[in-house]
Amino acid sequence: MKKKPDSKLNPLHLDQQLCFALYSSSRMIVQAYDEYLQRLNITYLQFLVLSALWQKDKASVKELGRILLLDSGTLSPLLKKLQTKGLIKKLRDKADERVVYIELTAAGKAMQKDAVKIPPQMFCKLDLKEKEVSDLRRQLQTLTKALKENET
Amino acid sequence: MKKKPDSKLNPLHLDQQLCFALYSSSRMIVQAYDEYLQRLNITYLQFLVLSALWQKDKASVKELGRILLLDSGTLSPLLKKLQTKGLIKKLRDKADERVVYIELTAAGKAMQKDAVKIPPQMFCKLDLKEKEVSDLRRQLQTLTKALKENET
DNA sequence: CACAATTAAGTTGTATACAATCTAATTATC
DNA sequence: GATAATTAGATTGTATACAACTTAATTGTG
Repeated sequence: MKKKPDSKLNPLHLDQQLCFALYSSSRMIVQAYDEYLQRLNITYLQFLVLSALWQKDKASVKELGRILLLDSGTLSPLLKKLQTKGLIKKLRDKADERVVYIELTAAGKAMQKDAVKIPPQMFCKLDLKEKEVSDLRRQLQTLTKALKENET
Repeated sequence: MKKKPDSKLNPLHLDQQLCFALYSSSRMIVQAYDEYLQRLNITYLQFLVLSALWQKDKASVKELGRILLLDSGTLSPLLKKLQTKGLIKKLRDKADERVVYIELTAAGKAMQKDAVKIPPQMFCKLDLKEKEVSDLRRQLQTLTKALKENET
């Protein structure tokens, strides 16, 4: 008798893959975010860089990379675009000419007033309790930390 | 007296954003996967398509898109690459000439033997209990479902 | 001090994502 | 049964991601 494939026991079954669940939910939630961000004419990644600057006001490209876990290959073109949009400005460090500091312009600072409304709207959309969201967030942060420290 | 900014109450603070936690952990875990997938000379997305086919054997582009939540704009170039690698083949449906079915080649089927070893290795890397992983996975699946149904 | 090693940012090349559009095939409607 | 609407897949254009490399500046070492 031929065995029926049991999805519960097949680690390759997509429903069993944590990574696929992460990958899908991440894409879906970024898509949901982007709907709200259209009004501000920025993308989710641009929103992340601005979020970092709203809480820090000034950061080098390196620091932004450490905060967002992104390298200069991703950040450099992105920052160029944010500069073109007039939301940030670049300042070279006088003490160390290799370092470029990123600062918000007035327009960049002003956008925070509209942006602050988005996370609560997203929260409503998720249809989850506050505790569920914060628990989930904490678990994901632990996961990210474990994977980051595990790097070669 | 000027108020000190309280990150716990600032919904724009990156540490408070579920979406950022999802986005980071997703990228980190895909990176971790890609290390193992290098040996098979495939990317994570290619691995996902193959996973879908290992559990279904034959699927139209549309069906793959429904399973993986991806549109033809992402899948078409990807499937072309998998075909070039000799892992899949395309068959046009005789009854409905619009439909293209994707099937595994012998090489594509053979790769499953190596691929099946990867999820358990990833599990070790995560340093989580089996129940933690399955709970997390279920929560994310619920989240994805809610966001998908919420689409405009 | 000379110079090798390191570092910060930018660039290049490849691989996604996804909206918008296009083409060809099928279905619905009158 | 002509044709309008819909559908499946491919293509185009824009925006990430990320590895590998380049350039310029700084640091470490003899």
